[in-house]
Amino acid sequence: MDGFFRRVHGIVAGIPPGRVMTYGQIASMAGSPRASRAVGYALRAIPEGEDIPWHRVVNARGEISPRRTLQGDDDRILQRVLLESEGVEFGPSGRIDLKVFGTLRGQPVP
DNA sequence: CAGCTGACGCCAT
DNA sequence: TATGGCGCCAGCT
Repeated sequence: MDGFFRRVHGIVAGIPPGRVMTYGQIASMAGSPRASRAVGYALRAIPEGEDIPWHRVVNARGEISPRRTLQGDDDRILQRVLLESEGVEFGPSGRIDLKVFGTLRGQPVP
């Protein structure tokens, strides 16, 4: 894998349905535990037809980050809908319990 | 080559 | 628990 982005994409692609992973976890797996911001940047650059479940990535608090797509639209709602359709439950504050839905490190891509 | 930006994380209040 | 500020790394201009 050449480049940080490429690796991030591969890791995200390995997140199983109904599970979520944090930016920090992904950054750590990609080799740079403190490059969480770069992870977000990498996800933003994912082409539409890439088959990468970007919606399964949330922040360390189990929340959906207030981001913006390249089109400038607000995809937070879409992300929540997609996650709920996979069985992920949101708490009263709009947070996901990472102890339940968090991906156990080491499951993704063989 | 230097500076800026960004889907964040962590610590202090 | 909620909010604010500083630090980090990778890409782009």
